[in-house]
Amino acid sequence: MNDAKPRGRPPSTAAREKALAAAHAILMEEGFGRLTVEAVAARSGVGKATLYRNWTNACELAMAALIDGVPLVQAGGETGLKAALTAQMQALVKAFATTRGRQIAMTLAAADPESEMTRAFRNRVILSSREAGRNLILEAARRGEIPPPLDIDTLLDMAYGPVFYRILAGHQPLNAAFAERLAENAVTILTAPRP
Amino acid sequence: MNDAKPRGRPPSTAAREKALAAAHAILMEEGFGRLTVEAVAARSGVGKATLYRNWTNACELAMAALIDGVPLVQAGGETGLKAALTAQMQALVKAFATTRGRQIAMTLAAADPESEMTRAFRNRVILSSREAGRNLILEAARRGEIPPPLDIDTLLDMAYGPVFYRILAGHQPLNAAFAERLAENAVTILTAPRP
DNA sequence: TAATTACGATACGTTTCGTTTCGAAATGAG
DNA sequence: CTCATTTCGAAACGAAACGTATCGTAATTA
Repeated sequence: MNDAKPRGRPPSTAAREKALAAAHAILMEEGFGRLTVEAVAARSGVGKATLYRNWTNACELAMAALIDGVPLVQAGGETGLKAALTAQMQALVKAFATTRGRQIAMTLAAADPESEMTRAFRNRVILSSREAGRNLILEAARRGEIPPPLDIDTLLDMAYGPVFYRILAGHQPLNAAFAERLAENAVTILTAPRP
Repeated sequence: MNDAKPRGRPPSTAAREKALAAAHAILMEEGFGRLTVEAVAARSGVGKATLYRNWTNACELAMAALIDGVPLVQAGGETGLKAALTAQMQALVKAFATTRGRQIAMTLAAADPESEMTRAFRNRVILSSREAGRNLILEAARRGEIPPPLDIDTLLDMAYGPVFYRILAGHQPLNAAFAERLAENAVTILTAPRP
């Protein structure tokens, strides 16, 4: 084990938090294009050197800020698959219908696909929101409300993917009615008799 | 009318074509992140001033370079909704499971939503491919194969959205099995009895 | 108290941006 | 043909952001 106490001044969590808060604010107020390391330094009062000590570039700083700032979409307490899934989709749409969804898409597009931070970002923003939906479905199957689902991943893609698709393409609005339709159709797939 | 002949040296279509070809090559070889105006100028031999005369920034240059190569997904000749829709989804996945497809998605994510070029790009990439799917569904309904669909837009989102979602999020592969599942589930929604 | 480590501030050279300037090339008008 | 006009490619420019390095200071352990 390496449990020797470090010797000098400890790294400042306060500095990191100030930096992430400033980065998130810049993302929401001015957008990804304006998120520069220098802007975060100026707004947060944290030195550039410290920023580069903690993150390799502005894009990773953006991902770190979004990881903290993205609400964990987790609706609970509903009874029945359809109600639970509808609540889940409502929460997802509400969380991403703002500028946040667009900034997440831009950040993902700009991120280095190989980067470790990108993997963490995907896990947090994409995969973890899927888990809530996956659990709703598995619980409904355990209750016998639906037959055992065949391909949950594709089903989750069909529920979550359209939200990002509308963010990306902008051909239709993201609203509560849309969320409800997605949940309805997902339930239709899950309850349909299989050949 | 304003059909007076222009007086000086005519704008060079050759320069534009060289620039677009260079931009396209850079996109395919190095990705959207490396597409800078200076890189296009260096590779094409076209002056930066000429590039800025024709496009406002690197992103619009990327859209212009990609828009001509966007695959028009249009599968035809199949009989029955399920076969036709499966062929359509196979074609879509095949077209976008390429380097070009990924760059198209990245460019869409990075584009300024207000820009005129972005509108044209979206029309080409998003709307035109949706029309093929929409027609398949409407024809099936006309044949009486399915009841009149309620909300084709959301259904198309659930078929097409997951493809772009997987490109952007990269959590699962784009392959033929995925395309088939999307088509199957879409047909399930379309044929399900309604309350 | 001394050694160590991170901090904020600041300066630096580099890169990319988008603009501007320049002489050469290409066209229509006279 | 000659001139005016317009675009061309090349190059230089200032501004902005990059990523690095240096500095004196603050915080912590030995």
